Amino acid sequence: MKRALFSIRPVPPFDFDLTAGYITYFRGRYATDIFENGVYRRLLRLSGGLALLSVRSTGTVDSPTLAAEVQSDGLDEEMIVEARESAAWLLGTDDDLTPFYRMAAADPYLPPVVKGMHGLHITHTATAHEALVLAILGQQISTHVARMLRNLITETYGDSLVVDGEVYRAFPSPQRLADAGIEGLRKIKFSRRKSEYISDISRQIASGALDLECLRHQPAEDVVKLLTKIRGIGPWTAHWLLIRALGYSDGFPHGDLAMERMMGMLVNGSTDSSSPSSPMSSPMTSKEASAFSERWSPFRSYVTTYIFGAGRSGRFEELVKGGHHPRREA
DNA sequence: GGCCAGGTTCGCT
DNA sequence: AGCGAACATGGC
Repeated sequence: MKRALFSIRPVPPFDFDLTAGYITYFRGRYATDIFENGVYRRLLRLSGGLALLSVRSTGTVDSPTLAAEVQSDGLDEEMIVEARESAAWLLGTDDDLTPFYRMAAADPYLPPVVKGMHGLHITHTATAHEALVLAILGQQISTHVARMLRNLITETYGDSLVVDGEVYRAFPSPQRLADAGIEGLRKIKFSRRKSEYISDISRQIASGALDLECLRHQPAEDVVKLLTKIRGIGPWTAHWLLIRALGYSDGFPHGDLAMERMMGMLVNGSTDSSSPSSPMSSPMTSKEASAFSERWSPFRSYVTTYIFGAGRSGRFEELVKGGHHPRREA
C-alpha cells in the first residue's frame, strides 16, 4: 500500500469540524463517510482504483489549513492530483462564503443561523449518480429509515478496500446497482418504486446513455427541466442535485417538509414560553416556502445548507429562539 | 395499532 | 391544472 501526503488551503472562513460533521450528519459515521477523532475519511474511486482519503485540520477557522493523506495500492502522480481535486470538491474548500454572508447579514431572519454555523462550507457528493441515488432513497421517508437504507446499499453493493485492518466502503457504482437490478434492491428493503427508479437510472448512467456530469455549466433552469423528465426525479430531487452534486449556488428543495417546518419557525418565530404545549409554530406551505425563498436568491443553496446544517446538528431551535428573543431565561 | 416521515408518479376530475 | 392514493419501512 503506497501513500502520499498533501496539504489543502481552504478559502477562509472554513470550519473543518462543522463541514466534515455536516457530511456525516454529526454522527461520526454515515455509510461511506467517517468523521472520527478529528479525521474525515472516505474511499475514493480514482483512475487507478480505490484509494482512501484522510483529512484533518491543522489550522483555524480564519486561517484554515488541512493535512490530507491518500493511500492506494497503485498510487501514482495522476491519482494524487485526482485525490486533491476530490478532497477540495467533497469539502467545498475552494468556495468563498463572503458574498453569501454579505447577503445574509442584511436579511432579517438569517443572521442567527449563519452565525451559529459560521465557516460551514457546502459539501458535495463525489458523483451526480451518488447524489441522485441518495436523494431518491430519501424521498418521503424519515431520516432514520433513510439512514438504514443508505447503510444497507453501501454495505451490500459498495466496493471495499482494507487499510490497516479496517474495511472501508465506496459508494456503489452505477454498474453495480444496474447489475443488482430491481430484485437486488428489493432484497435490501427498498420499495418497488425506489428500486425501479434507482435501477433504471443506474443502468442508463452505466451504459453511457445518461451523462449527468456534463450538466454542470448549463443554466440551472435547463438542468432542472432535463432532470425532471427522468422517472423518479421531481423538483425536490432535481434541486437537491443542484446543491449537492453540481455546485449551483441557488438550488432550493421545493416541497421539502423539514425545510417548510424550519422556515415556519425561522420566519414566524418558534412558539415560546407562553404556550409550552405547542413547541412549534405552523410550517409554511410548499408554495409559501418557495415564494419566500426567492429573497435569498442567488444564494439559496447556502441557505438550505445552513438551515439543514443547524437542523442536523440539533441546534436549529436554539439558534432561532436566541435570534428572536435575545437573553430570555426560564 | 394508526399515523407520519427531508416526494413522485399515476389515475382521476 | 389540480387532487388523492399508493408506495415500504420504522419509530412514536
